[in-house]
Amino acid sequence: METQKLTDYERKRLENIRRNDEMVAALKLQAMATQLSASTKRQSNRAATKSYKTSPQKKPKIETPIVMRRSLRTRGMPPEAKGLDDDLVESVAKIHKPLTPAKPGASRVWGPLNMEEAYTGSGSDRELIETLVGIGKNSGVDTSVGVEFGSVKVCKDEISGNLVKREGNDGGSCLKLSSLTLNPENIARVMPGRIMAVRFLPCNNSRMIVAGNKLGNIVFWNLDSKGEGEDGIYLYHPHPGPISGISVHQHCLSKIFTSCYEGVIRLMDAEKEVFDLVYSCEDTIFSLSQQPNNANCLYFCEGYGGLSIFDRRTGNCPTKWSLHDARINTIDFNPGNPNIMATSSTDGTACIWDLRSINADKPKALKTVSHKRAIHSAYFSPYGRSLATTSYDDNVGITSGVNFEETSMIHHYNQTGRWISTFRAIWGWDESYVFIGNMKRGVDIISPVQRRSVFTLHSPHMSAIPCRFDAHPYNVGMLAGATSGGQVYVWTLLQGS
DNA sequence: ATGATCTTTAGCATG
DNA sequence: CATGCTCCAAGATCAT
Repeated sequence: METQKLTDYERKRLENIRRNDEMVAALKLQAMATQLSASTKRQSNRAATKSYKTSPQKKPKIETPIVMRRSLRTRGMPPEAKGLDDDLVESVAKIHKPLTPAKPGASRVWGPLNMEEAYTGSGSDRELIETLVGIGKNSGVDTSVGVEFGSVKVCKDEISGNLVKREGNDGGSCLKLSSLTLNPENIARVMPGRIMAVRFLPCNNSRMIVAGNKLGNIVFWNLDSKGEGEDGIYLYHPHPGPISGISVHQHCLSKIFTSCYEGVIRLMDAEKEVFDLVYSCEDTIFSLSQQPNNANCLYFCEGYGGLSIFDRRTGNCPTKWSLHDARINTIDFNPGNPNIMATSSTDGTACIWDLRSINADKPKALKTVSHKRAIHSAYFSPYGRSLATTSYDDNVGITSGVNFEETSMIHHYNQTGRWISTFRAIWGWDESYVFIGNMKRGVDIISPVQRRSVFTLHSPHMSAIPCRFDAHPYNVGMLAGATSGGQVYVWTLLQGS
């Protein structure tokens, strides 16, 4: 039954892949073209917000295969005369030719991919690798597994101890919103295309950003790098398609997991200098997450509504649940209890689960939050008391109470359209505020207690809509926002406040 | 019910 | 500054 279904999916997909062989090969070219174009990267300095330089000759070569590919795959048929006419087909054929004899289908490397091979920059990435290895060493618990939940909690409290009030008093954060500033030197166009995920390395003495885009690139931006050559920006191309998730475990900083729509999860290991292949499947992987107390298990959405748990120690997926009727957009764990998991889905529901008591046949959620439209995120607050959901129905939902029994809906315009990545409200450094982009090139700061937007970050330096965010876990006030044009903005707390 | 097609939309490159 | 291209989101509408 289930397996039959799977084989159907697989067959269909394999067939598509076969038909798309040329396109896949062309994607290899994309990687190469990106490499080539990356040589121009150095021309744009960090503060330049206007253009990500790509050489004009290569541009069509990069773009064309994507168009073809999508068209074939989405419709399951050869390109029609309408938009994809002979010019394009020809150009693909031309590009395709020299590549085929060498390595057919080489764009999908089913094994470890050296960082060197994946690196698209022209300068050296040595500084980055050394930095990452150094950070990993400092974290000290690189190999440890199953860190007790208690330490997580302590850690969270420590984070907020300095600048943000510690407990109770949910409405009274010490974070001065008016002190959040966007300094031009903290703006960079770090990669081409649309950024789908952005993350700070969870390290208290570094300011390192990792981001992934729709083209399968992963970029590192070291804001502390005074490096002359590369501006602290290092671009890789480890995946053939959109990056759906980035996960860096707080106790395992030199190892970075990335997932991709093409059904692949890789682990970038700075010490081994590879993007290791961790997992691959024939279904789309829409989201990726890890429990805060376990660096060895990966939780990810596989296909439509499926949640898989992969254990690196055994190398297989002991668990596959069908939790939703449509794609799961986010997976998050309660910082106060890592057995409590929240999923958000395009099926219009966000669910809170207890991992210890999920019935594989009939999974029953502890709590279901319903929206009228697709839900794009569901994140627990830093102390795990509330859940923030963001939906296409133009609401940010705040669900709280001892059993998450109360939900209040706060209106927020979330019609991002097709070209902007969907909005996802994230929590700041305590339970006081939630941050979410708006369509007017600003960042709305919502107070769950006041049930309204209480502040909006604006800046003349923001030339695009920030749609994906991350808050630096150790650095209060440091907020990264990423755009659909490859830019990253990093707000910081004004000195002396 | 299920599937195919259409529409919306912002950012960036180009000339 | 106008125009064209992007083209794996999601809901609405139309078709089977």
